[in-house]
Amino acid sequence: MGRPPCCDKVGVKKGPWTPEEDIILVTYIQGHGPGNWRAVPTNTGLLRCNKSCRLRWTNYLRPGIKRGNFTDHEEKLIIHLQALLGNRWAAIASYLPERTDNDIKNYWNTHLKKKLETNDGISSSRQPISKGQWERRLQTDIKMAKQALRDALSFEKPDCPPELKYYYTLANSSHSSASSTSSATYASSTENISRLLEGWIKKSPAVPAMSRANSDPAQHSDQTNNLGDSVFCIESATTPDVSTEGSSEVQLPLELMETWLFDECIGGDYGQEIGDLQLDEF
DNA sequence: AATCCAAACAACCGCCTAAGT
DNA sequence: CACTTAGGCGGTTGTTTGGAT
Repeated sequence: MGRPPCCDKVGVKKGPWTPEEDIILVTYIQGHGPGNWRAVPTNTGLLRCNKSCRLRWTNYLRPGIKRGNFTDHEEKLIIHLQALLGNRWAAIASYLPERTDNDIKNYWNTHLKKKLETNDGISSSRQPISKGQWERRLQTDIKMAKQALRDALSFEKPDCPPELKYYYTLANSSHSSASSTSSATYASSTENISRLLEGWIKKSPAVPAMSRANSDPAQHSDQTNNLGDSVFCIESATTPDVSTEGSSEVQLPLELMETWLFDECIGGDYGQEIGDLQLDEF
């Protein structure tokens, strides 16, 4: 039968996005939320294929994305996750919520792959993974995903940090009544895009203030910087499906995950230890 | 200053899967 | 159950950028 093209090839613009297009897309998503990408080009007048719109949003315009140099910490995490999961960039990205799969993939292909090829210190120290070990790792991955999902669904717990509750509430309300609250949910996207488009636009588009946000523009940058503290929550608010992929929106499992990964090269039977002991305690 | 080349990264392409009809 | 479609994913390509000559 053959799959039809996702969009008409005629009249579809390709190549780099312009700031104007970015603003149109962000403005639209602020009002309607991400999703129904097929309708986006029609409703916005963008001469872009719906896939292109989605990719532009998820890889560049989406709130909470950290750009720029990868830290050593992130680098190590990627190396270990790649060894564990292979080229499943989306899965790897779920452990680094501030980074996109595309970003990680690019970084791997341009930096880490070569680094590992030339630096025997890392690659040769890793023993080949036996089938049994690999299966245990996979099981562990599934456990992690399940736990992350459970945690994400239990933000009502008394010990849940206020920040988590706030974003969880925000996420829920945006799903239940998109028209009234979506602007709040995507307010951070305006901050994001205003940073991205810095120098092109004098003022960021007017957006209703987030309930916790101070309207003082002088504090704008501080709020933007503080996003990093709650980025997991923002992610869950905008892309709730991510949690099913094993994203650790909750700090604790992520930290344990990192400990687990970094301890892996030191410990012997890593899979056994992690799968049977530590993670079972979650 | 001009040219070349490699690195970096944004974006595209095609395949796959889940959900809807 | 078969088919369609939207969305997600990984591989690849094209463009830009910066450094070397």
